[in-house]
Amino acid sequence: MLSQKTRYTIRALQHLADHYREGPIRLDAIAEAQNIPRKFLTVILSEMGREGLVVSTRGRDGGYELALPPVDIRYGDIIRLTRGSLALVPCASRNAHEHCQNCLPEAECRLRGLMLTLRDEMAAMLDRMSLADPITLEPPFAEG
Amino acid sequence: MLSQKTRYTIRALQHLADHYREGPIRLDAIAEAQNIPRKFLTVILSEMGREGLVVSTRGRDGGYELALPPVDIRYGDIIRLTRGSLALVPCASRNAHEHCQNCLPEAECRLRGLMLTLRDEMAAMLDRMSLADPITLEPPFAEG
DNA sequence: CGCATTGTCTATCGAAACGGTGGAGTTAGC
DNA sequence: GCTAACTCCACCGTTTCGATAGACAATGCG
Repeated sequence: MLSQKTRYTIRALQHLADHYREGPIRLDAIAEAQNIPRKFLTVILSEMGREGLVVSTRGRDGGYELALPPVDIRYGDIIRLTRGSLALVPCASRNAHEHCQNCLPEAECRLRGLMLTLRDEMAAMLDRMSLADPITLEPPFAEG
Repeated sequence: MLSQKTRYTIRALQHLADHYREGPIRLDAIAEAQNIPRKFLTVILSEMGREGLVVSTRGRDGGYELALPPVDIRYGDIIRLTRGSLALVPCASRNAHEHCQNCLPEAECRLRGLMLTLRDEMAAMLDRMSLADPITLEPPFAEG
């Protein structure tokens, strides 16, 4: 599962992408439009500021805006930033590899092999999509 | 992330698949071979028993074995059982749908749209692979 | 029978993560 | 210098997680 924080982060960034080049967007505006607890959102946006995804302006008429064009912010990046990794197990991360506790040697762990393959597939999709892309709200579901 | 419990579950079932039709495998044998805390494994295997994936034999020479041929146990099934859902957000689950807290109306939530698509892609892979399939331990990584 | 072996069940526990908030401080415009 | 904004750090209550304890039940063997 994505943590609530990661979900808020993505929605907040989507909101900023929607208003790219409209000047600073106030925190309250984002919080209200996206239904995110105001105070929690300050934490999130500060963090995104530190990570270089958003820039903020203080004082009257201040707010937040994307530091990059939406097309340059890919969903994969956002998730890696907030969550550390795309992988579903620590040992299957390409960028933030960590050994699992109580596991087999990695070279012979089939769970890891499977999760590496899955990670790569997820990454292919998430790194293809950026904040500029339109999103299918209800993808067709073929029962399988 | 998959919980430690889900990971133990998958490795335990893989172990049973490896010894399919060899008679009951003792809990201790699984725990030792797979490096899983013995006591915790009892909880896991009992649960898998209740779910119908394994059958157990008590008493001397007892143990556990798969209730189905390995080919009929798909990774997607296991994850759905232990974790409730394949999706990365509750509202993007096909089988255990739940509304998210503090979200937008689902019909207009782009995060949900994206996560539905991702879920379907993950499901396609995880429901294709079963405990009988060989697994690539080190899939090649094409940096993207 | 009676003992050893092995699985079953329920309750519980400590630690960590999670979601969220308080409050003092800083910057900028008017 | 007042007010509207963002910044930062510390904290806090809950829930989840990983794991264990301990009493109980079934099976096989001699």
